[in-house]
Amino acid sequence: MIRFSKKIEYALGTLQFLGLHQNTPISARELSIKLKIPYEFLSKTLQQLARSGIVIANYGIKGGYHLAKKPSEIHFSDIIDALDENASVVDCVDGLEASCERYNYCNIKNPLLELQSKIFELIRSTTLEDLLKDFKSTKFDVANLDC
Amino acid sequence: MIRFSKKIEYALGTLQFLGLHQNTPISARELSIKLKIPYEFLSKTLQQLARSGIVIANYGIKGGYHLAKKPSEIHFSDIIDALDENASVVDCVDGLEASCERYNYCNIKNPLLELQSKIFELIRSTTLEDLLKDFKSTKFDVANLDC
DNA sequence: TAAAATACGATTATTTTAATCGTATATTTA
DNA sequence: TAAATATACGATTAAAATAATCGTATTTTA
Repeated sequence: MIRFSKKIEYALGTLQFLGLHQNTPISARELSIKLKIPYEFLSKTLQQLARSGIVIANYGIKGGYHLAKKPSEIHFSDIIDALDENASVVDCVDGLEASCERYNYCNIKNPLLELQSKIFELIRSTTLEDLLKDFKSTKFDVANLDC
Repeated sequence: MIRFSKKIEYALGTLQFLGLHQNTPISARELSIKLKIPYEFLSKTLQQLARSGIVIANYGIKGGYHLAKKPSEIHFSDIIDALDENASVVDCVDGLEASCERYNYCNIKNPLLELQSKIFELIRSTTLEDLLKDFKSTKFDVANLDC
């Protein structure tokens, strides 16, 4: 299995939403309701994104989160890093023997490293802008997303 | 997180080994010892590969497994399919509403589908040959792999 | 015909991921 | 300036996915 976690999925949907409302901060509570994401979980995810400078947190009664950068400057790889998610296809590709007890009996490292580099490049070159640009072409529940 | 499961990792190492010994069938037992992979687990994995026509099983006292095709004809995507592993970056990309309760509130499907297609293409275009061709350049425990 | 192999359903263990809980802290605005 | 509304975050629990194991049946060949 090779897939994005729910956390990444939530982050992408949330950042897309923030990208559609770049002027006003939106609270974690509102985001969790609009996007049907468990509040506590989303809240933590937003904190991680804030720590990494992807979004900015505004405290207070009219607070919330807004994007810290232009969508074109937010790479998927940044998001994955911010969430402490590992994107390596297998553990041993980092060259650390400790990563796998079979390290000395297994020889798929180098070829897989090549494949991984290509996947990384794809992930790096995809940005939040890609989640926004052809937005209108998607099936979209306008009422729920309030735009 | 976006990574290959242990099962895929085991399958790749095993197929690489079989690719280095294409003339003689090698038993699941021997493979499990040489590659330090739990026997029962590997055994099942090999059965799946056999059902999908990637390897051929030979019963009997001098039986074992050998590749059913040339390494260049064994695509990583075939292997992933054979092992019933899902390679979609998120569930909803298949267009099935049932795949996610948030289906109607979330609009990351189409853009992610694009990214996924590119990842699929990478996985499809990588073959067992890629695990074999620059084999000698890898750090390789010759004694253990008996070649 | 016995040894050595594959076949496979079922179960258990482990790990990872996801969700929740509780409490503390910061900011704004009425 | 105090109350309301936010964020911050460690700790715990729940759920799901992955990995490993067990037991038994079947097939082939030396």
